[in-house]
Amino acid sequence: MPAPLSSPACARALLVWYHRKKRDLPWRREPSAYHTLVSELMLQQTVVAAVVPYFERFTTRFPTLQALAAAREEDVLALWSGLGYYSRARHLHRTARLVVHQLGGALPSNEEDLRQLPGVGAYTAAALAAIAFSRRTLPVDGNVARVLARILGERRPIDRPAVRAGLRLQGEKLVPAQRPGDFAQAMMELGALCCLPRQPRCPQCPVARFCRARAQGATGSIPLRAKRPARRRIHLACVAVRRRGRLLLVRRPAKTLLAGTWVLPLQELRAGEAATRAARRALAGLGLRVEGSLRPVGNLRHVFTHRDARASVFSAHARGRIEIPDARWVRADELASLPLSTFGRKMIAIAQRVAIV
DNA sequence: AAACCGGGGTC
DNA sequence: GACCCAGGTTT
Repeated sequence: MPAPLSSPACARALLVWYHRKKRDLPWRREPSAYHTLVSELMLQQTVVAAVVPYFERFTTRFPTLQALAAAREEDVLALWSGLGYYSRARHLHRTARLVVHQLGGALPSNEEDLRQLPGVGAYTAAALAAIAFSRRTLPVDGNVARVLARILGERRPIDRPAVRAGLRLQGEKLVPAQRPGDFAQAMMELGALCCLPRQPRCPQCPVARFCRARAQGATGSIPLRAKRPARRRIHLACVAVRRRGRLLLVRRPAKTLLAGTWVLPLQELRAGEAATRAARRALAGLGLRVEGSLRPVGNLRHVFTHRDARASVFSAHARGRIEIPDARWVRADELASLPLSTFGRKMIAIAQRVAIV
């Protein structure tokens, strides 16, 4: 039988381990509420290693909430280029403006008010309340859910909302009155360094003696996750059009894939449609007429969480005036300051290989 | 409850 | 290639 969880010994053992083993992360150096906010938004569904360089660049460019509020959205998105889930950047920017212009410049300090901010859901509100404002609450992310499921011996799928809620309810009982923020980070750190998804390192775990999954020899089957649907395959055609050394780019509309980022003009192939025809539609939608033939210049594949995208890239000459505002002719040296996705970069890289005619 | 929204680390 | 990650919003 595992040791009883009700004793404060579990939290104490975890905190001792945390202070000895915690990683030196940039947002732990000057743990202001602003730095916590930026890091939490960046870390949503994103591994720590991927976030570190983005956090450094972002907070250097926007050192304060006020500086961020004063920035253009385009510049905020540009610093997010390649990190993914671009709505997070817009939400962070909107939150900064809302706090500076309507809340007097200070973030709310309680969970309920934090929850009202754009991009701040149940997890992030709890994380900010605990870490930045020392509130006794427990943010339950993927790591913490796994740790709790194992400690508590939860055998139902942890990605179900009702199960997640139960884990949180039980988990909050473990939070000590002192240093709830360290406890939250310690739970996450345990999940990241010790209570690993596939091969947990139980011999070095500070709370192994409290763990039901460990006692039952079930760390391999806990946690359980519901099956996720297969990703759908989509075929796209995109076109590189140049004028006077500039490349034509369009901005993805709001509420679509890669919203707000710049890509080559593109269209999804309809059932049975040839790629060249879809490519012509992409330009016709901008008010351009293709002159001569489309030249195939490459193919690329890009896998998203829910889409497996394959794209054919063409080059073409086109006449006519652009009819929509979210399109522009871009010089090569302007690319660095534009919000681009990794997918967009791949297409542009292929387009750049084509000789300028 | 389920779908949508990126990208990459890691085994 | 599969799995997972300091999730939120919309439907």
